[in-house]
Amino acid sequence: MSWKKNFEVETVIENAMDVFWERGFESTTITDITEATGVQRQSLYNAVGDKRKLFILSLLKYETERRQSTLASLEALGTPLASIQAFFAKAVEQCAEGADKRGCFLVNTALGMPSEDEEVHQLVSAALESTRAFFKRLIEHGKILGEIPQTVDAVATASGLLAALIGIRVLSRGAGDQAVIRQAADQALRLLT
Amino acid sequence: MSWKKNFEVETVIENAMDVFWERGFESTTITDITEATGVQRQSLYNAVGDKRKLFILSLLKYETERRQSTLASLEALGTPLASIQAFFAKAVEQCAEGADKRGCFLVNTALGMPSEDEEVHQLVSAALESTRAFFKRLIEHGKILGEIPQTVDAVATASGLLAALIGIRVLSRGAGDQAVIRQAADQALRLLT
DNA sequence: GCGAGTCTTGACTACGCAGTCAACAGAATC
DNA sequence: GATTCTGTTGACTGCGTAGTCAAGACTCGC
Repeated sequence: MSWKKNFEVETVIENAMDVFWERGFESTTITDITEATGVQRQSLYNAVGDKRKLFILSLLKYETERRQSTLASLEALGTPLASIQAFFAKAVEQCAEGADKRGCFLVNTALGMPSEDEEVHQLVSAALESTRAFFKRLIEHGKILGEIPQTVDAVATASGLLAALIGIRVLSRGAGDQAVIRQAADQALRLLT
Repeated sequence: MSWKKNFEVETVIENAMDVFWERGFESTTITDITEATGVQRQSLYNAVGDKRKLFILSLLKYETERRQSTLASLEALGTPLASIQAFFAKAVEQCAEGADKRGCFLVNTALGMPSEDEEVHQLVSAALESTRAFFKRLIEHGKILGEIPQTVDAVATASGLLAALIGIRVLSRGAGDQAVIRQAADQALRLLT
């Protein structure tokens, strides 16, 4: 037969994700990715496919292994209110001094992709919608537990939290200082009182 | 001497702004701009300069003629609270059925530009900071007039409004449906109660 | 050890892009 | 009308890019 690949496809996608996340689709070249992964061009094309396919796989990997798993672990951690608080605390923390300043891959993509690409658009929209549903579910649960007031409208407040979160993610990409971001997170949580 | 240009530089920048706003810096080609403006390549280079310069001029034009003038006219329109409400109403309205879906040029740029460009970065940061200061000023004024409760922290709430606004702008770029955006705006205004 | 099949390597192709050049056109001054 | 200066025009250049090709390297079954 043949010999085996000397790289793991999952690792390649992981590394490609870092590059796309940092620089966006347009500004990333295949050469950037071969350098980041140590995998040759042709091997990349053989094993994965073209640039757009690699991008979509990166996006999917982020969606399932970062966003979904983060949400799940936060939800398992404590009460609904505590989960939401921890979620925003984490977002704030990620733009701390010396941190990545990468923001959120999905939010970056929401603005950075040409709107013609329907598949990417659907993927991003679905992820945002899922985050909104996450907020809604936790708020409803928190109301049942009595830690969130009955006067809070779960649906509307979930939308408010989503917008605030996206704003924080944009600001943490380098456009806002940390104090502003922390304040924005605090204010978002005020919606739950 | 010579003959005169058969186009206005300001008009060219206005048209270029539309293209950059819609497609971002990277995805816009000089040819896109010559087609949008009807001005030949060399005339463009003679009259304005290279692509980056044209982009910065577009950004400045947006900043002064759209953002600043919108803020000023809203502020002059009514009471502080009404101005803020009108501001968010306008943001919601801009993503109505059949509308542009362009979002905000500055917010788009905050995510779309490679972070290396210090001049663009400064420009965007300053504009966002100025919007935050606008909110802060109006909140303080509203508190003096008694239409905003004394319990509202002007500085922190201004940051909250800014993040919410940015989130709304991102969502209106096509990633969120209109109901979500309206709810997000309503929730942002709840911070003023 | 040999053949068959797969992965690797680096050169190659085609294309689109930003920016330039040089010839040309037209108006103002004399 | 000649000169001069400035805007216009379309072809051109050089470069970086995505994606391909074909020859070589290596492993495994026989």
